[in-house]
Amino acid sequence: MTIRTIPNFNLRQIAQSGQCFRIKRNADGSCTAVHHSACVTITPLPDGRFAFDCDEAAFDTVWRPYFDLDCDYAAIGKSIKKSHLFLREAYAAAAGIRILRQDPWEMLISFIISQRKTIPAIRSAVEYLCAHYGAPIGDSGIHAFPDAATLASLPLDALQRAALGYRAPYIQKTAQMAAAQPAWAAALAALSDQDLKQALLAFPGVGEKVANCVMLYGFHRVGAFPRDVWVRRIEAAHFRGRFPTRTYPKTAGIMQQYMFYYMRLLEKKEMP
DNA sequence: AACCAGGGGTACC
DNA sequence: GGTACCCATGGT
Repeated sequence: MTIRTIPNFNLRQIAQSGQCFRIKRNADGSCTAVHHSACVTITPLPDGRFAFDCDEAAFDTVWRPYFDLDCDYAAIGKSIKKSHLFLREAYAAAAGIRILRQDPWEMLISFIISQRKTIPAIRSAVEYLCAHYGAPIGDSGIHAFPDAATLASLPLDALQRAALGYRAPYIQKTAQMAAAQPAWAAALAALSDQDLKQALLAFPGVGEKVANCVMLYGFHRVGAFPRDVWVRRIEAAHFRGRFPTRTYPKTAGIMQQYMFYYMRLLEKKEMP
């Protein structure tokens, strides 16, 4: 057990922020997260601290980086311009969100799946793939995200059972490309933002929006600004059609996350 | 039950 | 470089 005081950390907000499709909320108020072949259950304590059911070594090597706990998100909140009223409101409602450092491969597949799907539908598709093709993690009943070689070996009709629809060929081809270059993620991590985006666009099923999501959530390029239907709505209603990403060159993606969560909260798009 | 979903590929212009 | 149109299927 590892217990910590963590500012700007709200698991319910993170679980509902749409950046991660596998955090589960448990009946006792705790949440369970998965990363690679590890999982952890985090319980908010009455005194405001958080209890991680892992030892100090796992906390330091896996979960502290995964939850981006060394980043000062309060400073990011303070950097918001006073004139950006909607963003200020969003931060006030979403200050517990952090940008998780998730696995690039998992993000690539998850966000190819995400196109023209609701978040609950994305969750169930991702969970199907994990439950059927991911390695079990101890006796937790939880499975890791399936690796590229595994997905690459699946026939299309097996993928279709995950309700991938017309995306199944995208997933299959992308998995075959990734499996053919096992070090692709490490190679892409060394690229500039611009070159990284071009490299991601080479995968079938990856366009501008998905590339930005993989950059932001899988490669922690927090300047990347994914523009989806919700963000476009926000821009139309509150930013004269376009959010000034140039004002936040290093944190636009984090601002996007605050506003995405807040807009969906306003529209009562809560999810379990 | 009709509607729309954290879009992308393609065919045009 | 921009725009219409199609794509399967789940959740509400």
